[in-house]
Order: sequence, then structure tokens, then C-alpha cells
Amino acid sequence: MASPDREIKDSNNMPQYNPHAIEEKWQQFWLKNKVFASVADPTSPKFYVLDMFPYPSGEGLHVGHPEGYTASDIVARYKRACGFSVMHPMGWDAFGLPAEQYAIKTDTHPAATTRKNVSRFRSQLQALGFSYDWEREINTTDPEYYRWTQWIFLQLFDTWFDESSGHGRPIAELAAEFASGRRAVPGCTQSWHELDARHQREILAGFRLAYQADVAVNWCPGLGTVLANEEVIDGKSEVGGFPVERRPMRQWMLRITAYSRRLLDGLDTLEWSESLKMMQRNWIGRSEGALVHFQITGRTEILDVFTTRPDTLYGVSYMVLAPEHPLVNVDEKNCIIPPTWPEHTPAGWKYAGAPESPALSVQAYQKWVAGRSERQRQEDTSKTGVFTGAYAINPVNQQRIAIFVSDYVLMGYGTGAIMAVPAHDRRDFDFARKFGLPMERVVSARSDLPEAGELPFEETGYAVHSPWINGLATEQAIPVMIQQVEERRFGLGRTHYKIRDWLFSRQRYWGEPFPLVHLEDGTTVPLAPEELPLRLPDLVDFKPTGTMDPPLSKAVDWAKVWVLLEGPPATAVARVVPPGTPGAMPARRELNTMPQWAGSCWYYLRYLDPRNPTAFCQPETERYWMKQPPGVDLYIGGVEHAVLHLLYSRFWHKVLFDRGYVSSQEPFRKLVNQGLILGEAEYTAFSTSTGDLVSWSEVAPELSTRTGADGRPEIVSRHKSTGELLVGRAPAPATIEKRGSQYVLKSRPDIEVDARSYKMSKSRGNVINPDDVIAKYGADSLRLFEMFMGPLEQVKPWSTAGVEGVYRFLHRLWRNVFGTEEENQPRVVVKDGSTWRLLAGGALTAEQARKAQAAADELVRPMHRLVRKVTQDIERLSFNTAISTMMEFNNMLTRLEVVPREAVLTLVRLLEPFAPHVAEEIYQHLSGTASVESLSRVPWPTYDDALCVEARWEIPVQINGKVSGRVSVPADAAEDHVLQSVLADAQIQEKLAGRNPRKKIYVKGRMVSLVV
RNA sequence: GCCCGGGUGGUGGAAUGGCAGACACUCAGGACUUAAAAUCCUGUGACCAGAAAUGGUCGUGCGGGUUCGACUCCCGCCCCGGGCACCA
Repeated sequence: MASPDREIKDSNNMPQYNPHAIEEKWQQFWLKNKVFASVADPTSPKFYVLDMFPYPSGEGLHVGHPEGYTASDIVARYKRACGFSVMHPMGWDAFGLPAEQYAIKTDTHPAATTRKNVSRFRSQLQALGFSYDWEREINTTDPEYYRWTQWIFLQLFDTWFDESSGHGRPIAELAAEFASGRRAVPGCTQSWHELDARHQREILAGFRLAYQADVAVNWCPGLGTVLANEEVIDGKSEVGGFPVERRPMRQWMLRITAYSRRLLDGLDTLEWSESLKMMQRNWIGRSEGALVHFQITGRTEILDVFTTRPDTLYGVSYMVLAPEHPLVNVDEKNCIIPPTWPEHTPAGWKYAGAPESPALSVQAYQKWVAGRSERQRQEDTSKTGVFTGAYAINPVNQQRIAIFVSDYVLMGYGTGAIMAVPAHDRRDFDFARKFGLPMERVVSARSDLPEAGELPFEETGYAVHSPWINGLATEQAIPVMIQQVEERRFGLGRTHYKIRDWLFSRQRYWGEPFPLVHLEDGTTVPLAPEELPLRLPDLVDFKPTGTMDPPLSKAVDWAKVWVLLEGPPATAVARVVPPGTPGAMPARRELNTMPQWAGSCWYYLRYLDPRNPTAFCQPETERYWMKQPPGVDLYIGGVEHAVLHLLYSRFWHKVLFDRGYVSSQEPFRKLVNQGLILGEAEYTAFSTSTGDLVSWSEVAPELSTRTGADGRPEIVSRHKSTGELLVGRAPAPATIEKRGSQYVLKSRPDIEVDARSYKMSKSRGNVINPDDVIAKYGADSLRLFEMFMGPLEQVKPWSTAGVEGVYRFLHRLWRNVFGTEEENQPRVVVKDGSTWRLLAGGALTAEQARKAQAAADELVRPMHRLVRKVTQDIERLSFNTAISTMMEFNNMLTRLEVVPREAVLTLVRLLEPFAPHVAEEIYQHLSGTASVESLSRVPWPTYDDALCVEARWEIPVQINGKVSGRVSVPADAAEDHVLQSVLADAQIQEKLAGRNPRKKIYVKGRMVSLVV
């Protein structure tokens, strides 16, 4: 391996630590020599360290990015040194809304802005010295990449979910089951062979994992697109915060619900944080209970409800349908609403504005509900509703119960209908109170009292007034009731999942086109794999149309194609041919594009074989990196992807697994979320409306933020005792000083100011740019500080003073090697045989040689401890404590006059994953020759546990739990011996004052405890 | 409301049953310097006593418990951060 030119040094010209000179040199060296190329070496174990690849925005990198990337880089470099074949790649997630919004804003083509942003991001990342294998760089917008995104989509399109095996299977196998008669053709009395191709394709379309459906979508006018449920927060778009409306549209959906159970159960096998798993569990939302059928009086329709508390069936006193429920759609044949009100219908059960008939009442109510926004519906939980005029029969006791419509029942959950048990559900209770409905207790808090526990009693207890289950505790009553329900055939045990199918199309330009065509017969046929990639047409005008039509509707010529179908008619694929080709039929392309998440669903697989033109990844390569241990070994990224990217890619991975393309059940075995980095601590001084200053201790703790008249942020609160409105503003830092433990105004030392950290944001002006930090302190210091701030997963505030601290550490290390200016010569010494000499050449005096030997002897045990601690800390991702340990060791070297080479060598080897440039530079110097291998190729040092402890221990002695002295004992001393010498100790004797310890405890190496 | 995570000096944090506050930041004092910066050394949880070395008391959100010994384990509460939420 070639080596960069060594700087010329001699004893009269000691170099200062200059991060810029050495960092650029080593970055070029690593890149030029492909030092970090990943090789699938079958003779060594693999380790896959993955970063969530960034969105190359126009803003450039912020300090949050290097946090996770440094952590993963440390692990990657460490694992390489331990002999693993390491995969550590980087790429760009460049399709999607933010890139397109930015392109529209700056009026440039998204391809151009993406190219520019990517090169900026790449050079910023390279300036941080990350050990990525840049040969594997990928970009989701590259047609050679998205051809495989499209290919995987075709696999989803080609897959149906076989409930009996719980796995996805090729659609051709389903067609074969229909053809052979092993499976009945749904909704159809004819046999498969009697159906024409169009009919067959339509039936198969209903089974595919990728399908089209008319659904009420989240339409976001502000963005001009629909959004997935996961992208809507509190009725607003996650990107941009625009309002979102419900609208029916025909859209592509992915059948993620088929995988609910496996997505949920798979979480148990993963080393993810409990909170992250919980978020996914909540999102998937498993609940167990029963589906119960209710007869509707005088009609044939059955009203199905899902309940998690079938044990309360005897307490059902009415039913409620969601306003959107099909059984109360007056335009439908099966509408259950009778033409007139039943006798004795209370006036309050009718809609006040339209009491004439049940249909008019329900319609008026539905109209009123439709006019309410998601927000209003969520915030106002007071109960509204109308009686439908229809009744159902409670199957357990044949009681006639009224059916209502109310918006407290959601169409999107369960069956869109509920059985109401007002005695044991707060919501039903409120509704029953308002509408004067009966209430019957069926659960008691105590087994010995039938009426224990205040209503509504929502907890578990003991069944009462319920003939089949009386006396049973809720936990037993539920399964018994389910058994009863099933035996009597009015219901089934059922597990319900909250998760909905994934809405997979977007009315945007900057995304992957769907690789399929729509035929004139109304069916949709996938493109043949050879047709991929289907390139995004190069539109000049890519802006939203202003209607619900996607931008690709402007690509008129692109969308119109002629195709030939190949293969069996039911599962035919399309080839695009020139117009007029014999047998060709006209077709049109899909105008929607895939959502941002498509490309990131599988990118970790493309890294493994990034330039393969014939497969998304060669199978042997995939097996090497993903099979043993299964999946990515460490995945680091932000928690904001908890239910989006991380759920979607798990789903795709499971489909690919079922289809035999990947060898692990889960893509990401271990995952860590780095904590948010907040801005530097800020001060806030509070004053009243008349300008009187108020001390922080007088300010009530409830704070809210607003933008002040001058455009700067203000904090609003109230006076703790007077309740007066107070406004907080940031005083100039120079006007603040510290008085004792408080920060106060210099001009008014009696006025305390608040000090805290806020999230970095452009509007607050507290954003730290990594480029600036590197310019001032170098990449090594930035890397070190980001890791030194605190535990990786924790939220923590930025501190420029803190960067100075690690910067000083590197300076001290440098001086320990190259000497201080006063010394004017390197301090490192080497032992040749039995003679110590200066590393740079030159003999030592007898006194210096003696000191060198003493230092070497003294450092043996600390060095072993150092290696052990740093090794263990990297293994548990406790980087801040690893750095502390290296600082301590370095401080130890600082006190020495001469420094044995062995000690520095060990230290820089351990430091290399954290601060690779300075470590490489020092290593090159220590090796004493210009042509050395990269330090990253030097194996990780080992340690000996026996040498990690001192030969003698200073052990504290407690008497009644209080430290009363200490004794020195040999490390290998037996308990008896230690206790003996403790009792013999003069100081202990004195403290004992003749009392006889009734209990003596020796914790080896830690503590002696005497109890008197 | 439900579910997670967390509360330790002026600040970031360390210690996961065994000497609380490692390592840093900040601040103060000293050395070097004509001076400053940089660097090096010393001190820096609070309170009390002492001229000082030093000694004592308290101290890990609050209250209880287990233990020879608790930041650490258990029970109850308070506060902060995050997620979900009329989810049947």
C-alpha cells in the first residue's frame, strides 16, 4: 500500500497539532487506496453496520447527522480491527416530497438540485472521515437503482397472501389452485376455465399484495398529493403541516395488513429499544376479542361488531354505527333505516333539525358530521348522535335494543359498529346518560358483592347477571363466553389489528413510476422485467397540476403506449412495442408515482451488490451478509422513522423472504436511535407588560413560545403568585453573569434568568453547522465531542466549550508524542533489546533510561485496563465513557518525562475509531518510517484480565455502613486473611472501641463491612 | 386517559447492590509572559468547625420498605420528555 508523504520533522521543528493538514491528507489516502472496501470474505465473520441514509436536502448536513454516523463508524472501524468483514455503506434517499418542494421553490429541475445536494452531502461526509466503502454509494433516483425498486414492486404485485400457511406465494400458484378446483373462485359460480382473461385478471387483482382500491384517502391540497396514514399527524401533513382532507380516490395499496401478525411477533426477536418496539406495537394495534353477529329486527342483514369484552354481552343495552357505516347509507338497498319512527321514539333521539323521519334525521346528522374536521372530532368528545329507528336483538338474552348512529364510533376501526355496554365503558356511559338509555351492570369489582365498583366500571372483575359466566373472573369469563358464542353460532373469537393497508401512490413527479400499464378492458398488467427500468419522463414542467391529476398527466406521449401481452392470460406481462406492431393493443401508463418510502424499503440490500445489472443482489452475496447472524448487525438512525420506514421495510423484507429472495426474517436485528442534539443553552429574562423585570424563581413553570413583534422568539408565562402575564426574551450574553449558583443580570443581580436548551431551528437561529466546527477544530474533535456529550440515545444540548475540551485532549496527546515547544524534542522512547533510546534517534542519559523503564513498568496494568474498558465500552455503545478512559490514560502520560512507545501505540490504536486522522498521523510517526500500512489495518489490541487489577488493593472498611478506615491487602488474599488484617488494624481497633463485630463481610476487592 | 423513557453538583455526564460526583465544561487561584492568548499546576456538591493540615454533618425528585450496605432492588407519589388516543 502506498503511503502519504511524511511531513518533514526534525528536533528543531516540532509540528503543532494542525487538524486540517492531516485530515485532508488521510481522507485522500483512504479514498485513493480503497482502504475501507468491503469484501465478502468467507473465512471471516461478517458485520453489517448501517446508517439511515440521508435525504440530501438543500440545507446541507446538520450536527445531528454526524452523531449517528460517528457512532456507526466507530463500530465499523472497531469490528474491522477485530477481524470481521465489515459492510459500512452510504447512499442517498433522494426521491420524495422535500426534494420536490425544494425544486419547486428554487425553480430548478429536481434532478439538478438532487445532483447538487448529493455532491455537497458527499463532500461534507467525506470531510468527517467516515470509513464508508464509497464504491457502494447508491442513489434511489438513479434509474439503475429504481429499476430494482420497480422490480420489487412487481414481486409484491405478483404475490398473494396464503392465510393457511401465513406466507406470501406467487400469484400463479393461486391461479393454479383456481384452475384445478382446489380453491373455489370467489363470488363466481363459473369454473376458472370458463372465465375470460379479463375476468381472471380482475379476480387475481383482488388477492395481490399490490392492488388498486377506491378508498377515502388523506388528500392534502397544500402538497397536491395523498398521504399515508403514517404521514398524517393530528390532521395535518407531517411534511409542511398542511391540512389534510378525507376524499374517495382510486389508489394503489399495499396489503401490509396481511403481515400484521408476523410484523408484530417479529418484534420479539429484535434488539430494538423497548419504546421503539412499543410504537410499532401500538401502530399495528393488536386486540383480542370476538366478532359477534346481531340480528336486525325485521331484516335479513346482520350487524357485526368487534368487542374485546365479550364477557359484557349481557350488559349490551343499545348499539351504535359509525355515520359512514354502509347499513345506514340511505342510497343503498341494504339500508336498515325504516321509513317511519317506531312508536314512542323520544324526541331527543331524533335530529333536531330534521325530526320528520329516521332517514332524514340520519342524513342530517351524517351531513353535520361530514362538515366537522378531524380535529374538531378529536377534540370535542361530548356525545352526539341519532336513533336509526332500527332495532337489533341481543343474541344472549333476545332483548330488543335500539341502533344509533354516532361519530364516537369510527368507521376505520373494527367493523365500524359497536355493542354498547354503558355500565362498563366510559364512552357508552356518557352516551347512554345523554339519550336516557338503560344500563345494566354485568361486572363487579368483588366476587362476594354483586354491586361493587362505581359505574362506569371499566376494570376487570367478576361477572354478574350473566347466566353463562356468573362468578367468573374477567380473564376466565372472556374465553368461556367466546366458546359459548362460537358453539351457539352467533360469533367467533377474533384478533383484530388496527393497522390499515399502505396507501402507496402519490400525485407527485419526483418518485418511481409504477411499472405497469392499464389496458382498455380495465385490467392492469405488469411490465415484463426486461422492460425495467421504466424511466421517469424528463418533464420541464413538473409542478403539481392544481387539480387532483398527477404531474405525469402532462407527459401525454409517455403515457400512451402499445403493448404485447406475454405468458398465460391471467398472469400476463406487458411488453411495450412500436404502434402498429401486429397483435399490439393500446394501453396507458400509471400516472401516479411511488411514495418516498419505496426506495428506502430495500436500500440496505442493494449496498451488498450495488452495480449488479441482472439482480437486485446476487443470492450468495445476500446470504453472506444477511444470514448469519441474521440481518443488519447494527442499524443507527433517528426515531422519527419508527412507524414509517422501519415498518415498511420490515414488510417488504418479509415478502422478499417469502418469495425466497432474502435469507433472514427481519432486516434490522439490532437498532439504535441516536438522541436529538439541542442548541446551545440559552438565557431568558422575564418582564411584565410594563417592563418590570421578574426573577425566574417567580415565573410559573408553564411556558409557551410565540414570535415577538421584532420577529424573535418570545416565551410567555405567568407570575407564580400574582398570575400577571410575563414575557421572556433573550438578553445579550454579555449582560449576564453568574452569582453563586444562579445566572443573573449584571445590571440587576437580584434578577435571575432562566437557562435551558431548545431544539435547533432556523427560526431560532441556534443551528450549528458542522462545516464551521470542522473549520475551527477539525473533524476529529467534532467526532469526539459528538460522542463525548453523553449516551448516544439521549437528548443533549450542544456546547461549543465542550468541543474545546476534546480539542485540548487531542493537543495534549499530540504533545505527549511530539513534545512541548519548551522540550523541543519528541518524548517517545523505544527499547532496543535492553537499551532505551529516543524514537527519533539519540541516546538517553542513565537517569532518563531509568525513568523510561519505570514508566514502562508502571503503565503495564493501566494499559490492560485501558484496552479492556475501551473494548467493552464500544461493544455496549458507551462511547462517552470510552473517551473518558482514554483521556485519563493520556493525562497519565502527560505527567511522564519520557513516554514508552508501546503506551502511545496502544492509545492511538484505541483512539482510531473515534478520531481516525490524528491516530493515523501519530501511528505513522511512531512507526518511524514513511511507508506504513494504515493504522486501521492494525489488529485490535488484546488484554489480560489478570493484568487489569493491581497486585495490592486498598480496601475501604465500613463499620455499620460508614467508611471508617482502609487497609491494603494482596489481591489474591483469602477472606479470612483480609478480615484478620482488618481487625488487627490500629485505626479500625480504635473505631471499634472494644466492640466485637457480630457480622463480618468481605466483598472481594471492593469492601469490608463490619456490623457491631 | 393509556403505554414507554427519564429525574445525580453551576453545566454535560460517571457509577446498575459495595468509597456518589470519574471524565469534561465553567469558575477561582497560581506558574510562564512586558502583557495577553495558549499551555501547565492547584482547587471547585452543600453546610458547619478550624489559622491551617484537617475533622464533622447532610446529600442522587418526594415518602416508605428490603439489606451489613441502596443513585442502583421493591411499594406509593410528584415532576419532565416521548408515543398513542372516542381503537370498541
